[in-house]
Amino acid sequence: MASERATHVRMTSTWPATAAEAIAVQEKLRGQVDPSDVGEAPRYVAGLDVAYAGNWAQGDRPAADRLAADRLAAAVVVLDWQTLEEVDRAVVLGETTFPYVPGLFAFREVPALLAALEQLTITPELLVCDGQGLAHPRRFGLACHLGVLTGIPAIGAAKTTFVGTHVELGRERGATAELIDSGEVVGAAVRTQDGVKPVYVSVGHRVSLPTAVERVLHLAPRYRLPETTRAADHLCREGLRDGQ
DNA sequence: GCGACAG
DNA sequence: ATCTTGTCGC
Repeated sequence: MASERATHVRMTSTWPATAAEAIAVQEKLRGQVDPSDVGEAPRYVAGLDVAYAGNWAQGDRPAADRLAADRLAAAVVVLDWQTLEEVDRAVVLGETTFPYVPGLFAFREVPALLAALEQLTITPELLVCDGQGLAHPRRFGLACHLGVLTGIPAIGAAKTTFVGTHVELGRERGATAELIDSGEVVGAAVRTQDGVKPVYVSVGHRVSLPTAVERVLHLAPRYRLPETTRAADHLCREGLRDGQ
């Protein structure tokens, strides 16, 4: 019970309160990102996602320096890399402590996701995040943030792009195209199923881009999104629905 | 200056 | 992210 309380205390004391402070945190931590492969193929892979109770359309929040207080449910689901069967799960209910600001998205979800990760019995060797990694204005998206803070290899698998453009890619599963921003390769557009819209993959921490793409394709054998993402999405919505 | 803008 | 019905396709 001590651990559950501790996470809530930490997210209110050490967390940035303004956009300027948050950007400073990103600038400070970005140098810690390791974009190379560390370790072998994972045995356990985690999918992470957050669901919100509020209804804040983009633009509804004028200032970044104002606290939002949406109810949320953060979920982490651990799957066996080989069978894609679930081996562990955790859900944490709470409130956001930061408004949604493009580029500062991680500050909305990281505290709750870290709390959920602490509830796990099995430690995952790869975090598949619902958002960008290096494909970010300051090269420090959610996947980089979670990777650096936990030390666990992480990748970003987003449904849409944030920064960067790419040429058209083949229509078949497995087709890819470099995501380029300001002349830099920041990620890849990946077709995970024939004819579906691509998934945007980028490095989070301790995993190279080619490996990140391989991981996503392995985790998405049947649907557009990785099974990890799908499982976490289902779990956080369920947690929000019948949570306290 | 004017839009665009992960979830 | 969230609000939302039926509907086309495998």
